[in-house]
Amino acid sequence: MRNQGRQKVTMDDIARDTGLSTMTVSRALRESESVSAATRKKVLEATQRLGYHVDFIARQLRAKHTFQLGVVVSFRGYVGHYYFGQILQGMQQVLAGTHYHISLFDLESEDLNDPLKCVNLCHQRRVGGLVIVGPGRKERFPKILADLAMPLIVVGSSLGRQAISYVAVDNNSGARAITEHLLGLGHRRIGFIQGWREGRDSAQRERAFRQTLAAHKVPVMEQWIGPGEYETRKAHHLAMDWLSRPAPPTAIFAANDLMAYGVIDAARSLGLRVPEDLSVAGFDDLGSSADFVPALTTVAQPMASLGTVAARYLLEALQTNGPAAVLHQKLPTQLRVRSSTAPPGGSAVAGPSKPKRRTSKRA
Amino acid sequence: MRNQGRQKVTMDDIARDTGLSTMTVSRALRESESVSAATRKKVLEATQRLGYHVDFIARQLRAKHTFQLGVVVSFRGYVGHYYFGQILQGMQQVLAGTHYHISLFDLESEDLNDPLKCVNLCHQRRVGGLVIVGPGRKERFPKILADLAMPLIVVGSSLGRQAISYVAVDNNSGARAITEHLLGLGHRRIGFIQGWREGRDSAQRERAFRQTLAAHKVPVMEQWIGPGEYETRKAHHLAMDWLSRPAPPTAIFAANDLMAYGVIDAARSLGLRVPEDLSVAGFDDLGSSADFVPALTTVAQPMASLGTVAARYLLEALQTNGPAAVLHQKLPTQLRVRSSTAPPGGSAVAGPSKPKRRTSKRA
DNA sequence: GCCGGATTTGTTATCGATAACATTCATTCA
DNA sequence: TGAATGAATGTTATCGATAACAAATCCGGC
Repeated sequence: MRNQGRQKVTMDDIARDTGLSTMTVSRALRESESVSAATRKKVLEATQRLGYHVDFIARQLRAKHTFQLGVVVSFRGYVGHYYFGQILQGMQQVLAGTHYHISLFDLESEDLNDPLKCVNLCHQRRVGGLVIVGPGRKERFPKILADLAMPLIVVGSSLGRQAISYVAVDNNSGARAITEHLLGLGHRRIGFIQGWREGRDSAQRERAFRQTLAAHKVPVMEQWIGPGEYETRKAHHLAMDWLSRPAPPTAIFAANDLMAYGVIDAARSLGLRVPEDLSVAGFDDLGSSADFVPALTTVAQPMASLGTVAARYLLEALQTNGPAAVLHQKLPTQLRVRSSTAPPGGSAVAGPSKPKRRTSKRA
Repeated sequence: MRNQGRQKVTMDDIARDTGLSTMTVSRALRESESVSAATRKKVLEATQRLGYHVDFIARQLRAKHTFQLGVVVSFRGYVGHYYFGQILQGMQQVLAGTHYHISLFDLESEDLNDPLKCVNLCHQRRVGGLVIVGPGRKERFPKILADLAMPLIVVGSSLGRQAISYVAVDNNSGARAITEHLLGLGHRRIGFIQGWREGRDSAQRERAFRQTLAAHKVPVMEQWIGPGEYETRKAHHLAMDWLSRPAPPTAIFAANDLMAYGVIDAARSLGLRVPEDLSVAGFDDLGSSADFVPALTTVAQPMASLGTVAARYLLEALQTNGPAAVLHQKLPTQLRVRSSTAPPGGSAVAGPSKPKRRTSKRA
C-alpha cells in the first residue's frame, strides 16, 4: 500500500516500525553495508508497507555524494538542436541502470557572458561531474575549469593540449574520407563550402580537404572555396554562382548536410542532374539525409557516442578516488556513400534512389 | 578572489568574518528577508571576498523548496528526438531568469515497466513539479499521478477528461487544414497514410481527414488508407503499390513528414512528377522539410510552445499556494504550403522550388 | 568454559542551511 | 514619561539522512 501522499515517511518511521535503530535501517537500505539477512528483509518489508523512499536531498547533504551530472549547454539554442539530443541520449544510455541523473544548465538561462556563474551553479547544486557541450568560440572556459574540484569533460570541441578532458569528432578523417571518395570517383574539379568562420569544425574540414587534394597532387581551386555559414540558403546562392559560370566544378563538398541540400537544389534549378552532372557531398548525416532525394553522400558523426564516452568517463572518474586521468579522444566518423555522388561526366552509376533504413519513432 | 577550491566556504565563515550571526547572514542573502542595508552590504561584500555560494542541497533540505523541475521521458529513445529537443528548449526559454532547473528522468533508465518508480524518483529528489512528455500508449500514468502532491503537466498527449493538466497539439485542426488545402486545389482522390496504430495522434489526424472529406461530400477511398507506422520505408512501399495500379490517387496525405519523403521518392522512381502528377503533404514540419526538394507542404507543430506552456504552468502553480487549476490546452498548428502540392492533372502551378529560410546553427 | 576477532547493531555528532521563537533597541504616541 | 510598536538581530531546534565511534553479539578453537 502506498503512502497516501500527505505525510512524509522517514527512516525514523521504519525504525520505529521494525524496532531497529535508524542507523541500522539506513544500512539495510544500502547495498554495500553489512546487516544480517533477516534484518534487511524486515526493513525492506516495512519500507514497502509504509511506502518509504530515501530522500536524496538529505542523503546528499550528509554523504556529500550527489547522483547528478551537470550538462552545460554553452551554445545559444543548442538545447533544441538535433545533435544535442543525440548526445543526451548517448549519455542516458550509459546512465541507465546507474543512479545518476542529468541536470541541465543552459548558459542562456544564466548570464550568457559569465560561464563562471554557470559553473558555480553546478557547485551549488553539487553535481558530481560536469559535461560541457560545445564551449563555443571564445576560450573562456579553461581558466575557470582548471581548478574545479570535480571531474569534467568537454564534448564536441577539442581544447588542444589543455589538461582538460575532451571527446570530439575527428573532422579530419571524415573530411579526408569524403575528399578521397570524390577523388576516387575521378573528380578533379571540386568545390568546398565553408561553415561558420568562428568555429573550429569547418576550418578543420577545410584543411583536411586541402591536404587530401595536395596529397593526391590535385590543385586546389581557390575560386571554388567559399563561405556558407552552415546555411542552406547561403550555400544555394554560392552554388548558383559557381555553377552558372563556364567550366564549373564537377563535385561540391559542403561542410554540412544542410548546405549540401542547398547545392542540390541550386543544381536542379539550373537544370543539372545530381549526381550525373554534379556530385554533392555533405557532412553530418542528418536524419533526413538518407531520405533526401537523391540520398546524400555524407559523413556520419557519432554524436551519441560522444555522449556515451563522456558519461562513461565521468562515472569512472567518480569511482576512482584520486584525480581522474585526462582523456583526449577523437571519435572516428563514418563515410556514408549514397546516390548524390557518381563519377563525373554524366556517366551515372547510381540506380534510382531508394529509401534507406531511416525510421523514426513518433510523429 | 575566488575560493581556491579546496575547502568549502559556509555561511558560518561569513558570519565569523562579519561578526554577525549565521541567521543574519542567511537572511541577508535572501531578497525577501528584512535586514538593514548596511548589514546586507557587509554580508555581500564578504560573500564575494571569501567566494561563498549558497549550498542548494542544504537549503532545500530545510526550506523544503527545491528549484528543480522533473522532465519525465516516457518514450524509449525520445530523448534524442528532434521534438523532445524543441520541447526542452521551449522550457528553457521560460526558465531562463528564474532559478529553476531541469532534471531529466528517462523511463528507459529506470524500470521501463514501472512508471511508478520514476515518479517516486522525482519525489526522492524532491523536484518541485513534473512535466511528463508523451505518456505512451498504456494509460498507466493517471492513477499514479492522481494523488501526487506536486504540480504536474502532461505534454503532447491529451489525457481526456482526467483531472490532470495537459498541453497538446491540436491534431484535428492541423489535419483538417491539410485536407482542406488539398480539396481546395481540386483533389478528389486523396490517400492517407497512417502512423503508429497505438498512438492517438495518427488516429486523430485520420479522423479529421475523414470528417473533412465527408463535410465536403467527397467520398473516402478506403483502398487508399493504409498503415505506414511513421516510417519512410513503409510509406514508400505502400505508395509504390497505390501508384502503380490504374487510376491512382492524385494526392497523398501522410501522417508525418518522414512518410511524405517516402511517398515522394516512390513517385519519382515510378516516373511521376511531384507536384505535377502527385501532390504530397506531410505533418510535422521537420527541420529538413523546407529544404527538401520539392519543399514539403506540411503542418507545423508548435513543439517549443508545448514546452513554454508547460513550464509557465508549473511556475505559476508553484507560486500559488493552493492546488493549481487544471489546464487543458490544445495548441493550434500552422499550415505550411510549399511546393509539393499543386492542382491535380499536371497543371503545375508552383515554380522551381526555392530554398526557404531554414538555417541551422552548428554543423 | 573462556578468549579474541569478526560481525551486527546502537549512540552521538554533523552535513549546511532555515523556521520558529526570543531578544534587543530605536521610535512613536497617549 | 512610559508603554506599545516594530524593525533588526540572535538562539535553538530541525530538515532526513550518514560518518565515526562504541557497544553488543556471535563464533570457533584451545
